[in-house]
Amino acid sequence: MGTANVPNPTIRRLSRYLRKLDELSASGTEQISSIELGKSLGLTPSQIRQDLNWFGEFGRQGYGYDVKMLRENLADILAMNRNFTAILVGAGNLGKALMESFGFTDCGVHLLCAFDTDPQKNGTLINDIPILSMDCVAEYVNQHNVDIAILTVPKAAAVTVAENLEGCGIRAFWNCTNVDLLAHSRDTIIENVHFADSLMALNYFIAERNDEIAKRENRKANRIIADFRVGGGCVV
Amino acid sequence: MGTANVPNPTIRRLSRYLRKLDELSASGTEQISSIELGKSLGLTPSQIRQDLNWFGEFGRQGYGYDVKMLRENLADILAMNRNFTAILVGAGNLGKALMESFGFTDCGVHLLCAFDTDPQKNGTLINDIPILSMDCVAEYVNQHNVDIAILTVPKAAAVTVAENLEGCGIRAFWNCTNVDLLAHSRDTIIENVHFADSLMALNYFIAERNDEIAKRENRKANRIIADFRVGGGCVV
DNA sequence: TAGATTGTTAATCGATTAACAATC
DNA sequence: TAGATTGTTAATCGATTAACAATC
Repeated sequence: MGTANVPNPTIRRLSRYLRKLDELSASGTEQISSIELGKSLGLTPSQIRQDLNWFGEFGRQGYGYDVKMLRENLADILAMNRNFTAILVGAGNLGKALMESFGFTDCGVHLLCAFDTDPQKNGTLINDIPILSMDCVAEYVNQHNVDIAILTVPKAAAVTVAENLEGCGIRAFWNCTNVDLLAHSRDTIIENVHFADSLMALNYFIAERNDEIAKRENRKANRIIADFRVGGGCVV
Repeated sequence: MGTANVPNPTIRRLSRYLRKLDELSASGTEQISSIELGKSLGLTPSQIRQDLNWFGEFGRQGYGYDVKMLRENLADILAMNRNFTAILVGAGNLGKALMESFGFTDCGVHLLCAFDTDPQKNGTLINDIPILSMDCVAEYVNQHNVDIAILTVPKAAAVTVAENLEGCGIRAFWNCTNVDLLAHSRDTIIENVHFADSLMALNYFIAERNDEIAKRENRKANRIIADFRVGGGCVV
């Protein structure tokens, strides 16, 4: 179980496995083979077995995987039971949306509180989570065990806020701002949720597809014109 | 310029290049080499040149790249000037947050309107974007050219809503629900923004790092104990 | 036992890095 | 011209797929 250098793509598939297993569990399925699991996720059975093999032997020959058992193992691997704590920084629209409707608990993360510069928000609650003044963040981090800082501040503030938080000792960031952050400590981990990057990639794929379709139609039109010529039609 | 099968990782780096070039432009830099650009993004110069080479020759030997010119080329490649249109489906917390603070225009996307089942919201505006009744969505899509549907509906509704929209002719989804969607048409493109997947990956990396640190400390402690023994100390 | 499916090794495929001639 | 840096080919590295003996 040398989990030292598990490939990044593997790690990012684990939560998809978890989600699918939860679905299966909910619908009463107790067993699944890598073949079936692969089919439902658009992956090859080989890939699934390779992925799981980084962490242990969870299956049984001739049977497949026990859904509940594999689910628990994946939850362990994804550290869902370590109860990591988080603070949210920037209680604007996105921060509020996350507090109100994102399932932190389902990810095994305990959101302690949020911080915002707006004095109006200071002392209020959003979905039972207290909003504190940004001035208190250093003190708070010193006095509590905070594993993760969730960054939902405006673009312009992102770099300075992140630097300050790293200075306070925060060593993991869930970066929801559209800014590339640079860690100072080698131990610091930055995970980006780059909305804009995702939307731009979608743009690219749409343009590519549209061009492809246009090309197809063009070929069709040319074929019709060619047929017309062969048929003796005149072209202006 | 056979852009047919540009590697996915390349496509996902393009928006990072664009962002960095905008920064450089803003700070008055007119020229940059692949060496410098790579340094500032944590990539090798080779990779940058390889990425760009999929799309054309944008540089000049002995000089590097003209910042503004490369920026424009990337914007073109990322279809920023095609003015794709979008509707947002599900004006809940996340949908509202996107409407209020996400820079659609900066991504070259024109958000036309939003749809929600809540009759209270029907007819209201969020950041000048009208919220219409979910009942009208089919008719709306029929009468307007809609390139993208942005999905911000609750988990439970995601699959049916997506199916209905695809039935209406939508062929591109920006999926912000934490649900794996399956396209029916081969032309349909689904781009996922999976918050939960990202947070769980972060969880994994934190756990890995913490274990690594614990191991280090352990080795240190053992070394101290060993020294103590060598020094003649007694161990209980 | 026979059938199924695993864990794992080997083969293939794809992406990244290195190297270098071309040239601004 | 000399120095720098590109575009591009070749070498390396890593991830995915295929194959199969082990075994439930």
